[in-house]
Amino acid sequence: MSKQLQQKIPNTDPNGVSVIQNHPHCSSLNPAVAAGLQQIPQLVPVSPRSGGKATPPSKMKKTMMDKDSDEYRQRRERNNLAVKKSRMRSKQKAQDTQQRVNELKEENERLEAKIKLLSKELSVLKDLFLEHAHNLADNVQPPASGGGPGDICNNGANGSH
Amino acid sequence: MSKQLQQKIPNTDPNGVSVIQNHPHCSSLNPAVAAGLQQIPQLVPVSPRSGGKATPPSKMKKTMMDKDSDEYRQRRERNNLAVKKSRMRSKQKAQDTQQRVNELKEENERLEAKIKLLSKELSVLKDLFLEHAHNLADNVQPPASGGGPGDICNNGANGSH
DNA sequence: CTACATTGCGCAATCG
DNA sequence: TCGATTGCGCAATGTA
Repeated sequence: MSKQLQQKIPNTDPNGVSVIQNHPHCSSLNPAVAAGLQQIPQLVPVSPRSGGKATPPSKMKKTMMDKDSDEYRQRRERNNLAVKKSRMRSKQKAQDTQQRVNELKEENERLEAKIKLLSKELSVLKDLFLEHAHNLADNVQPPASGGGPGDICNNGANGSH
Repeated sequence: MSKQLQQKIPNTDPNGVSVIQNHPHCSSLNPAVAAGLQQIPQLVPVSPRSGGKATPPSKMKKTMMDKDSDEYRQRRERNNLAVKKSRMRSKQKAQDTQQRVNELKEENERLEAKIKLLSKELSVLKDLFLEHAHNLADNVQPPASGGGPGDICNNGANGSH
């Protein structure tokens, strides 16, 4: 899950034994045949079309698509390309998503830290308030000189609650 | 991405025209042959092994692996299954990751909201302090006792930084 | 070496 | 008509 080194020259196989399902000469490759469902030989109606080009799927698809056709080969190649591209993008996206997760996690931690900090600050201030209130209540005459004020300023640090 | 309904009975194809590359009868399917790199016919040395089982890749792989072999077919089937499983898990994982992103995004918003709230609270308290300090200062008692306490307590103020 | 897991790739069906 | 997606099978390779 993170190793990816493979380099092949498209269309060529390292072994020579490629996966290429080209079998252009394998006349009968349809399982239907094997199943005994023979029906149509390799007769191609040329294509009832205006342009003498080549019409792959015009009416009867399920028959055979002449694999020998240049048309066919070309379309296959184009599709293979598209597939490759699509898959690359797909993987890229997955990767990006994963990274997004990491980023969000980081940011989350940062935010939580900040919250912690703010909470502490708040807590300190509140304590200060309470203390002050007590002082006022306890004696009308604050620490004229009795080193009182100092305490009040005892902010954070121990901040204990 | 979000549509996914397809049900097939494994091993069977809706069209009957399957992708199944079974061509058990396509004797020559090796591109090497087409390339003129012929070398070994379809002679299977049976397997120079003790157990008369069936040794798929024992020494000469690049030759042909008789597709007719039951061995082969069985292994293929098992692999196909494994592949399917692996891919399912892969997709599942991707989906989970995506969801994780959403969850994290939500939490992030929550945290930010909280931060905003805390900040506001802090700000209010600080203002209160300042006000109080002013009162003390403006008022009558500046001497020994008064004077500083208020200001002094004004610690970091914005604290940021 | 065997069994399963991953991965790149090509094919065909289908979608847009 | 044509590129983009998707499910599927094959074979090479990785891993246990």
